[in-house]
Amino acid sequence: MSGKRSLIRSGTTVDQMVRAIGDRIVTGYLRPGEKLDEASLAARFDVSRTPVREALGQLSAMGLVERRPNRGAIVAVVTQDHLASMFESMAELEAICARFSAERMTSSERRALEIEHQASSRMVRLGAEEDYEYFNTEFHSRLYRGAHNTHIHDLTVMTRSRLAPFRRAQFMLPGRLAKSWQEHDLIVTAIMRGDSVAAGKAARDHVSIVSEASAVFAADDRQPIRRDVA
Amino acid sequence: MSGKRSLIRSGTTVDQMVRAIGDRIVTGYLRPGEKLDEASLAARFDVSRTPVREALGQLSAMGLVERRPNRGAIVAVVTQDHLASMFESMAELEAICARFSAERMTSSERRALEIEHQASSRMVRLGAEEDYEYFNTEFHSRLYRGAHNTHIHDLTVMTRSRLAPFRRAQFMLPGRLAKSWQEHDLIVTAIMRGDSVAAGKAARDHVSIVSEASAVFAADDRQPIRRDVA
DNA sequence: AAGGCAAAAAGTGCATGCAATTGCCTCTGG
DNA sequence: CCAGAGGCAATTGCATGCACTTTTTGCCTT
Repeated sequence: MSGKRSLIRSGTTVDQMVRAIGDRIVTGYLRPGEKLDEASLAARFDVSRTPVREALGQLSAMGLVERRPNRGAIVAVVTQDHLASMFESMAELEAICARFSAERMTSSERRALEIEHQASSRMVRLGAEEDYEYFNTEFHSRLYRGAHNTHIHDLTVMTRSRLAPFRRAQFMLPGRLAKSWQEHDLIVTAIMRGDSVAAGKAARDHVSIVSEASAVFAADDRQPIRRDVA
Repeated sequence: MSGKRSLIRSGTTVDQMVRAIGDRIVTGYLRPGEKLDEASLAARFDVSRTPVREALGQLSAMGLVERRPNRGAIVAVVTQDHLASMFESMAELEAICARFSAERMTSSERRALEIEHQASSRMVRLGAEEDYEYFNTEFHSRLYRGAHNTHIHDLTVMTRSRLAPFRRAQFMLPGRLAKSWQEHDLIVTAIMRGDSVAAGKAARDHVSIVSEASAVFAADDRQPIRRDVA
């Protein structure tokens, strides 16, 4: 979880499988409820079933996959209730990160946050959604790191990745880009002032709004899944 | 495998191994840094290495075990920094749970919380540390469940179990029992009033105090480990 | 006596094989 | 035509085996 090999390409086959399968889940390529057949996955990635099984076990420990004994694994199905609880948690976690960031960010962290944030305004003007998404991710990462608390960082990143499939469509709402930027701006301003209460509130509100935007799309994802594994 | 698994119920061999090894880590029987040899564990539990490997992988995904590629697994070593960050996170998580509990607990949940809490005062008078610990665990569980948010519940339980090895000694401090009860009392009172702000603050303070008490003991655990696997 | 190197030992990583379980399909009796 | 039993194919769970990596040991050199 707080593994250091985040960017490094992993050594073992199992790690690669965890990332490969995990990515496909997080990016929505594999949809909730979809069956994860050991043999097919093994064939697809040209390894034996053993590393696939280990990977599925780890993904199950992370909550991305559900395993029914003797009945195979499926991409974790997220109920509306659970989804709501994750979004609510996310709001609280981000609030904590923002609050701590307001109190603890070093001056260079603050500077970097502000600069990146200002840079992202260009993407808003251009309506460059892909590019804005990059800045957006970076922005939130800076908040998590700025909290100077590795455990909160890990919990937040984990929760965020679990929500990723449900957040992807959010920027398709018209005007969402500009609104997101303004919300970020509130957070940045509060952090620069060292106003931890305001920063926390702004961050919580930001996520809450995203959550409402996403709920709409989550509702679509109801149809059963039938798709090639890779 | 020769013998049927009859002693422990539930699930596959891997699940049993995860619980068996996880318990030994969480209860402090296996100490941080201790080497987890696949063959020894397999022999100890009379299974092959395969389920042991899977279990170690899952425990590693949970953060209880550290795995170095080709170099074996050890019980996760927790630095002072990381420990502090976990305690701080725990305080925030409990605060959230208490806050939500104050807002959302049903009346029967509130009643049960109050009754159990009052019952535990008996243990304090008797100085029954073991029994109080049971009530204490139950008390916190009620808080987590009372938040009516499964994800926060999961995060909190997970964090709590990771902190378990470092919390065990806390009640050995003289007068800690009575103090703990009074802190619980503040939380309960606030929840009964529906005062979410006060409940959150009381819960945060409660954990903070435990954290300080535990830090003392954590410092002892420095010596390198040499102990039989089971 | 200390250091370095090579071979052996130990231990991990993955593939394969087989037993056990599940799910499906068919067949039969009502 | 339907319900249930029985059997078969597909799939999972675990054990075992082998290749590869790391660690240790013991010998040789300086």
